[in-house]
Amino acid sequence: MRKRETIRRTTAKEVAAAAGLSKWTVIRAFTPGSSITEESKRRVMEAAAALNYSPNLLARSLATNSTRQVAVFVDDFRNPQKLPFLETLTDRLQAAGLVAMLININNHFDHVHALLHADQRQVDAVILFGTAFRDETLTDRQLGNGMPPMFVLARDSQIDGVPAVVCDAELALRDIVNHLHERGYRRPGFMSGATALSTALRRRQHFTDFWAEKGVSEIELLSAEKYSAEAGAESVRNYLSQMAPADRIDVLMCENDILALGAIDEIRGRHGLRVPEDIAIVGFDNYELGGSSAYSLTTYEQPRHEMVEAIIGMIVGTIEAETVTLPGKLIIRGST
Amino acid sequence: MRKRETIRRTTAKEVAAAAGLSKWTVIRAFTPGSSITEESKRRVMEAAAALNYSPNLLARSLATNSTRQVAVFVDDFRNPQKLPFLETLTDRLQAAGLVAMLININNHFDHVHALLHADQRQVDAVILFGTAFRDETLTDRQLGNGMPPMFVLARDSQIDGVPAVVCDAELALRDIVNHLHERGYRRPGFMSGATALSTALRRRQHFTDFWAEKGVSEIELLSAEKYSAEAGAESVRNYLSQMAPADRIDVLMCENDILALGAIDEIRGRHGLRVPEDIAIVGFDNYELGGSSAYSLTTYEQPRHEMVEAIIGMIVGTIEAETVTLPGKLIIRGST
DNA sequence: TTGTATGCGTTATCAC
DNA sequence: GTGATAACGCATACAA
Repeated sequence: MRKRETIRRTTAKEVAAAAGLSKWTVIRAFTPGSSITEESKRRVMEAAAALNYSPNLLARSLATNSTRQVAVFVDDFRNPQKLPFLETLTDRLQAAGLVAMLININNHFDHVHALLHADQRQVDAVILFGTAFRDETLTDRQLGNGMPPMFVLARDSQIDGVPAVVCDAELALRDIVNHLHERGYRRPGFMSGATALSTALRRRQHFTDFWAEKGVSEIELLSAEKYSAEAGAESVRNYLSQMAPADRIDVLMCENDILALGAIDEIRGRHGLRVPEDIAIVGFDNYELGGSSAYSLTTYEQPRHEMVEAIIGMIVGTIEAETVTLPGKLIIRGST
Repeated sequence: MRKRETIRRTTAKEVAAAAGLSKWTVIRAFTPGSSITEESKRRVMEAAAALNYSPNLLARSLATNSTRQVAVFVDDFRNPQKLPFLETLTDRLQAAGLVAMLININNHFDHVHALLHADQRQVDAVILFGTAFRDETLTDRQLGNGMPPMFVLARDSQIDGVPAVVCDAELALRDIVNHLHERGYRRPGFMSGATALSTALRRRQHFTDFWAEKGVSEIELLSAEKYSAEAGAESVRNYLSQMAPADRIDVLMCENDILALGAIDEIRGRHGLRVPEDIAIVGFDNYELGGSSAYSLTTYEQPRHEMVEAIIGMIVGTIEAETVTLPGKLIIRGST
């Protein structure tokens, strides 16, 4: 690793010497709201500009005990939804004077490892983005003793005392089921991707419950092996091949848009059926491609900006750090 | 911002006191390869474990003048290709003991701002991922004086002395054109998304050149307003509406897969034409959905892992920091 | 308003 | 092998 010593930055001390003042006066010039003469400040800024000086944030962090860095844990880069979320998240963090450390949680680098590392780096907070610890992985000791405050984004928190920001799944599924019921669908199916996830289970449960309220107690359950278009297509293929046309579902809700797109392709392509006339499709997440005229996928959009603002509010302390549930938006298009 | 002083970490000094040794001995216990007795090390580690101690990387960075942090600049979160790249990049950085600071370059936070900020944070390097400065934005002064070393990933470098890692566009387009020519296509078109980008211009130029070598000098040029499926569809729609069937192109190369997917939908859906029989389609980037049976898009895959390894090699100094051009892979599917 | 001393937690260097 | 001194660059508290 090429060290930076070869290209030393100028320090406050050097600026002070150039300006004929003490280094503390230089510090003051760069500290908003501190008491300093206009004249001194001008002289400092002049010398600073000449020497190309700017404060060393590393040293500042060490002295203030605050790095203004936030670790963001991500463990599923397959979900395209991560990208717009990362865009919003980094943008709002930056607006708040914070910066994101992107941590990839995978086989080489697990949650505990990452948390310990983030702690060593003195981050001000950790965002578990779509990720959660299993309860067992962390001892109370590790959680209690000096770990940075943690927040869960877009996923239920599994740990007591760790707040989360989530999209209101109950409201979402209620809106969806109401919409489908109004359109006259009565034989619903639900395709899940990875049933181990609590968010996934929850969506399915709400879907089932609200249909039950409508008097529909039988929900066809499909499952895809993973969250990919191919897996969604395969799941539908299996289902259609073993089901007589008369007994088929008339609407399929997929756990996310990727599965839904795969399902639509399969239904139209290989089976020559129509969407929504033969089978209607609903997705989740409002992934961009679903909005194109070819798919026109009815879906549900998570309130990305509000979720991000909420979690940042928690981090900077303007919002009480308790779990926040925010309403999203049903987006009705041609697939239903 | 909640400071961390409330939850103070234990320091080497405290461990030293508990172990009855000096703090320097504690440091040695945590420094691989330093000379220390087995006995001392054992005592230190015992005390450290009891007090839950781990070294403060912030202080270490200040002392060693190396943060082992790398700033990654991203300015286009619309391109889904960013996500798998980010996955690979973070994974390999972490494997090298580095960590990524994800910086969102946008209207609120431009390149210069970001570079100055990264410099203040003392990052060991800056990766311009798919991004480039315009030549004018940086003065020689800013570039020369103590800025962290910069590297461009997946884009041509615009600045002298800033190395880049790119996919070999010449090879890619040669392979593509050869393939299309072999298949018998003779009336090629090229759809570009944002012609301002140098990478984009380059692809188009190579496409034109290689067709010229085959004796085909006329290339139909379509342009989409942005890199979205909708824009790709619209571009094709305009083209088809103003072109007599007999004069149509027989193959369309799109600058990336998103445009290509939109084009396919439009060609099949609204115009009832077949792919590849009426018009063949080629994309670029091997975006996941293109591989699904519905699209079966012929495309070109950038050598993601090799590119990432190369740029990390440059950063840690195992590879000479000169621009590296790596060969990708043509992926032939049903759309041609 | 300005200058001084001290601390943040580590590493590098030298003496023992 | 171990302890001590200095240094990294800035912030805080206090004195002038």
